[in-house]
Amino acid sequence: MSWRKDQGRAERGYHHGNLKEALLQAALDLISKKGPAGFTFADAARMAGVSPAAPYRHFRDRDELIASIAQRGFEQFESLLTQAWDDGRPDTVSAFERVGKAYLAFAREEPAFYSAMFESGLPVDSNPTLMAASERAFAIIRAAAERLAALAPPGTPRPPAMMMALHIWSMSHGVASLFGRGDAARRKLPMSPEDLLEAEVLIYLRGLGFLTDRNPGTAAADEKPAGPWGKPK
Amino acid sequence: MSWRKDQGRAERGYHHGNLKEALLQAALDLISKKGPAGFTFADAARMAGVSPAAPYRHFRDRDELIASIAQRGFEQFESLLTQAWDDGRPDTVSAFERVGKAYLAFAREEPAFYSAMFESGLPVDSNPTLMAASERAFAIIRAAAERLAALAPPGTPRPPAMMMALHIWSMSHGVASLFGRGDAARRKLPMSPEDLLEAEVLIYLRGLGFLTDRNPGTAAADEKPAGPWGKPK
DNA sequence: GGCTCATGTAAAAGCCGTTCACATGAGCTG
DNA sequence: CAGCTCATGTGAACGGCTTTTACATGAGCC
Repeated sequence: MSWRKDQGRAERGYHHGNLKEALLQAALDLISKKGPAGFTFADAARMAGVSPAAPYRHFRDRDELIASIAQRGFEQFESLLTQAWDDGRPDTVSAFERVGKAYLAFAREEPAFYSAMFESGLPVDSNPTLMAASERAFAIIRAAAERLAALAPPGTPRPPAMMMALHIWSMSHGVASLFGRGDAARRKLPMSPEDLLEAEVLIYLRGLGFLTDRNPGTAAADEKPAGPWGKPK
Repeated sequence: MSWRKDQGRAERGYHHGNLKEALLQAALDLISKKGPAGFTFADAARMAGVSPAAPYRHFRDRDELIASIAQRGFEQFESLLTQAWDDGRPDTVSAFERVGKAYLAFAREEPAFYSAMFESGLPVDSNPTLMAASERAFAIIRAAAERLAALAPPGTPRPPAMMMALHIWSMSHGVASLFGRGDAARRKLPMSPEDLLEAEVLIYLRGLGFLTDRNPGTAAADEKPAGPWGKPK
């Protein structure tokens, strides 16, 4: 266990010693509990055991704290996507799907980061650092799409990788936003968000002419192709 | 022009006469300008020319006002989608695409409604009326999907309409959320959100085995099918 | 040991949401 | 038209939040 300077709790001198980190941590807790709107600067200060003015030594204002969190979120997001993509191993298509699942997993398991990144109403493009982090995360999807595009069946026009990447991103984001977080306020589904997204991506890839059936022995668009949404009995 | 009780501006007696409506209107203005988080109850009251306590005669609290706006938003949304769908005229596929475009148009032209409906962090399922309005809007997409599913090419398994509807919804919502509003903070695109979504939907429909080429004379998945994202030169 | 500057505090101003007792006057009742 | 009533608006007040300012503390360096 960590020992000293635990959570701002225990006896500490005039100086906190690690306030910036403690504030970020507290903010994450609060945002995941009450959403980015419900989070207050004062609460975070209280949780860290300092006065309401102390945070201003580390963040220009409340928005900058949220931006910092979004920043870290994009970094973790990038790392998660990179790991999921795993440079296309063992095969491009299944790695591609893993990326979609990772997107959903991130939205579900890190709702505070996800909120800060996508739902906080921050002007993303006004903050170059933040923008860059977001671009780096998207670049993973972009790279994956590039590799996939290169596999386009011969004889068919090669789809633009950028467009594919944007499509995949919007699907993942749409599913995550609408149905992603179990706890919060959403809608009942006949299937899990993961399955929903997987079917969506598979149908989309098939629309591009990729072989997406589980058993890659068969050609696409032949006699009675099985639907990617599950076999009929 | 309207004449009396104009905008809360002019001389009015002790009673406003139409405060509820004026508040909703003011809130719409404010939300579209500063986002649902930036909107304040007091500001709306000021804009309507009444004291900060007056709104409480019409709304239990700030959240109820936002919920009212979301409610109206869903109603307008439903009506817009209904109109776009036009009962599947002149043909199912093109009507289906019109629905997608209508989704984007709504997000762009009514950002305040859109924010209140999808980005305000309201617990949608805690408000039965709101939930019902949202269901009615989704029902349009659902009905369109149903009609489309019935057109599935013979010999192929018929896709579940509910799943199709959820897919289309998530695509539309994803594109709208990520790239939808021109003014606000988003990302640069190599194509318009409308074109992006149209291509996405067409590829998806093709993946389901529908004939989506512009010229419906040709069968799908034949020699050198043209990509739905635009012809190569 | 003493200086300096980053870091934290206290106090205050201004805003917001919300409540409560009270004021007003629109519309009904007779 | 007189009078009553109740929906609707007001003013003042409370507590909380954000942010600023002047001041306090003490960690790190000479």
